[in-house]
Amino acid sequence: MAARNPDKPAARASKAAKKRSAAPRRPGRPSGSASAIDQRNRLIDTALTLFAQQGIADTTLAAIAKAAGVTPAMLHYYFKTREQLLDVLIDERFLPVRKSIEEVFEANADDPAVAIIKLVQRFMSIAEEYPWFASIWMRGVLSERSLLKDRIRERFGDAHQKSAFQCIVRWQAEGRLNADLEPSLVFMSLLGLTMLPLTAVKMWRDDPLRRELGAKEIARHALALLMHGVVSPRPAKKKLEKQVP
Amino acid sequence: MAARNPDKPAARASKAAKKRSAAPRRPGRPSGSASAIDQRNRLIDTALTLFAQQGIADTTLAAIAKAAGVTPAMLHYYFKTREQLLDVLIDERFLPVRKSIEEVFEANADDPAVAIIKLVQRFMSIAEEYPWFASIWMRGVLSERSLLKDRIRERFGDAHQKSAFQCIVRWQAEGRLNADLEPSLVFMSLLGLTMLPLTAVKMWRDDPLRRELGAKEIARHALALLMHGVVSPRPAKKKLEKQVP
DNA sequence: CCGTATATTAATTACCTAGTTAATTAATAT
DNA sequence: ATATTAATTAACTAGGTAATTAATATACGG
Repeated sequence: MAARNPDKPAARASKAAKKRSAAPRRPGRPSGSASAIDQRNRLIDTALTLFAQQGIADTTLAAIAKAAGVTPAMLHYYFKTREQLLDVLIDERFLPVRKSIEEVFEANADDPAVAIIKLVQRFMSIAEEYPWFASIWMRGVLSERSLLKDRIRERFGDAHQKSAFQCIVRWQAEGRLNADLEPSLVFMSLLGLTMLPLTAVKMWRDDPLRRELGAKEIARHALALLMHGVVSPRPAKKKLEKQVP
Repeated sequence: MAARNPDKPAARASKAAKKRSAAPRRPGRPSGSASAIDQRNRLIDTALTLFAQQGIADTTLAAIAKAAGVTPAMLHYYFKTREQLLDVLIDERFLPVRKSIEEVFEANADDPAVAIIKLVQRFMSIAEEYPWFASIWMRGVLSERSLLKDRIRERFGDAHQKSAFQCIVRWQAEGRLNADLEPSLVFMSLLGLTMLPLTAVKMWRDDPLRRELGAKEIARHALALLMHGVVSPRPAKKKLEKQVP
């Protein structure tokens, strides 16, 4: 995508402009300054932030470099290629979080209600700690030859998915879970009620109706829906519409 | 995104290779053949298909041309610029569908259950008739400065959204809708339970567990969840786990 | 205090991408 | 028949992108 990207905002790193930004920083190793490992992590964080905001395909190496206040050559220095940057992102940042989700499910395999509640809560705490996670994951769900999906499958197979699936089937057989649900869609539904709105609200910064929505409200809404459905839990006294005028 | 796109599959149009594809088609107006309006529509359809598969940003004009079996100059001939192609897509294809969704909601403003059931069904029939719709919309939801969102807001404001919001609030006040739901998230939840899985299953073509999932199963699942929540509608007789061995 | 390893930029390369134009052929109206 | 209009490709331009290299400046161990 060239020729139509005149000026991304690209939240400039504070550390970038040291003194007078007029003198444009000659080459050479900087004096003192942060260690290389910090710089590397800073680049990873910057990349994750931009990927979450604009999507992976839309984010050029130059944009990441600019947002981090360095030249594109730095990315080559630390990650060699764009592909390898993605590998690093996935291995070092994405997979650990993803794994912690699976654990919640497996740790509560004896009670559907608790498992679901805990899962929703975990989603929320992840969203708070890693603001890039929900967006990047949701984008991955919608991408066919996702940069993520193949690698994730590659790196921890679908054993977790299968066990979760069987767990759901068992719950249904025991009458503890709504038997009309499709087992293979339960997890996707949880995503749709948590990660999806979490991502969406970040894109709504200028919408007056839904300005004050945060993780708390989303969790409350999702749990209310998951536990009781859309209709009122109270048995809905029917002919109450026409009250005294 | 350049330099890493060696060979997209790009389902070649059947009409493209007329006889021996060895002779590479000289310039000039083709004999007989489809009318210009058909050609234009064919290009629009091709673009929508690719946008749905790979996302808008990932799809170059050259890719669209190749998939349609023409040269990139054809796109310039019919649409002048990429931006205008997007405008055409939105105005001629996207907005009418989008509008038909709003209508369903407003036509059933007197009964929440019916409104929601009809809405889910409408989503499913849209997915069947316009396979590109769900994917493109969901991608739009996740994009900050979405190419779509601004234009859509621009073209039919948020009057519909506001009236839907107030409708939900009213239902809650009347005790006919779960009062713990967040009004501004109800529509997003419907998306998350319908459009999201509809899009996702298309990306799962090689997943054995969820191969046979279609619109029918997704609708059934979504309605089951919306009407009763995850727990079993039957009051769940508790101590039935240890039956006779 | 000196050589080597490390961190950084400027400059360059090969390749995409959007958009434009001129040439070419068929259809259509006169 | 002939001129005009429509539809199409090849060839080109200007600018972006990922990746690489050479130069440069600091850190650090002996």
